[in-house]
Amino acid sequence: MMYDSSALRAHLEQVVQLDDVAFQGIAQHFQPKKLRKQQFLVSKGDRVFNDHWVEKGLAKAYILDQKGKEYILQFAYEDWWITDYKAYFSQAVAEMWIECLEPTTVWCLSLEHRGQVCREWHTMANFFRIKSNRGYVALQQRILSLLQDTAQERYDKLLQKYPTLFQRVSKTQIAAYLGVSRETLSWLSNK
Amino acid sequence: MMYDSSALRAHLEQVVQLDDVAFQGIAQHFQPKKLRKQQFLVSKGDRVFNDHWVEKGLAKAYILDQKGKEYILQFAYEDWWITDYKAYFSQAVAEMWIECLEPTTVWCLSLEHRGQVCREWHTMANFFRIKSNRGYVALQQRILSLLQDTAQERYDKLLQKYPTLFQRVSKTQIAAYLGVSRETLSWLSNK
DNA sequence: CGCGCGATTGAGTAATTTCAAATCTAGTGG
DNA sequence: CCACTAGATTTGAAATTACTCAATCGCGCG
Repeated sequence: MMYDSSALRAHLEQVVQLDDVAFQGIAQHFQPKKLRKQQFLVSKGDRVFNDHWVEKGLAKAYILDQKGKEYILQFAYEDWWITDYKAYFSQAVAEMWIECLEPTTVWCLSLEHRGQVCREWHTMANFFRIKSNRGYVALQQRILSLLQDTAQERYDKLLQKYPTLFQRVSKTQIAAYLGVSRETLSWLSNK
Repeated sequence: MMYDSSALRAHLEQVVQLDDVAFQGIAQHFQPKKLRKQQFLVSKGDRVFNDHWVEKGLAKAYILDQKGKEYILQFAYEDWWITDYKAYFSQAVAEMWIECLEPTTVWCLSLEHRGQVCREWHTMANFFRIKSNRGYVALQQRILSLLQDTAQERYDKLLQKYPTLFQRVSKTQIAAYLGVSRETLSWLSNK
């Protein structure tokens, strides 16, 4: 089966410039993968081999506490990257689950291939550096939001920033991301 | 005035290996700076030129809300890095304050010099890549802790992980980092 | 039509905050 | 060495916020 990697190219080119030759070489290091709804990209306890760029679909990274309550670390839809980064970078076993909430197409990049791609193409090292820096800043902002904002404010900001997310995931999931109970979220969303 | 850069070298060598020649070259890109207690490394509204590695001392990065309530994003003592990364990477003005809580010695690295150092020494690019990845993971863990843990658990974990911090900063500051009021923290710390 | 999941609603409870006052502590100057 | 002061910490009461638990509602799908 043939996969079209043009969306991946467009994604990379949002950050760095690539010519045809370079992209051909780069794309070879990625492995496309299709998953059905409710399939797992990463399972707790399993080795994590890949980082994943989402071409199409939607996934969530989460942990469960003793009582089975879910805490969502991250959503990832079109153009986002997702994996258990702690396990990925240290080549260890996952401490979280990453599950598809829709039929999802991802492009997998192993740590090995990531290293090769960065060594071969200087621009790809730049790509990941820039992405990593932005990601760090985004996490800092989320921490400040968790410290500073009320549940209501966090809800409003998320709705404003990612309105499409609310059409794709249940409110229960939004609640697990914002750190409030679904009942409280229900109350908040009715103003 | 002469500065001894051997502590900086030791810090870098915790992550990558360097020979004398390389370190000599690398160190030239850093600018040492001494600050007194209550001086600012970064002031809200000012351009952020440097990232800072703390050789000695202690600083905090924080924001204030309308009522003047403080939220601490990060502490940094010996061997930590601190700046307003959003402003630093985008060469914009700071959205937070970074203030010394003790007499502090830092080594400053401008974005320009950071680029040069990474281009000249491949190992330094690796250093920052590895640091950045670890930092990202650490922020994810803090987010999960804010979502999942009670104030009591966050307090206990911080005390366990950074016991020396509690001897160097006031409880009010710890509270502003954990996201609880100082009264609640006082209650928590008395079991 | 009935099942099942998600969302909503309400009551009671637990945790945390705010506000105010009292207490403690470290550093200063007499 | 002591008294004084500013800042930090603790304590308590009242108010708020969010949580849990349970029941109900709404809707899509077989």
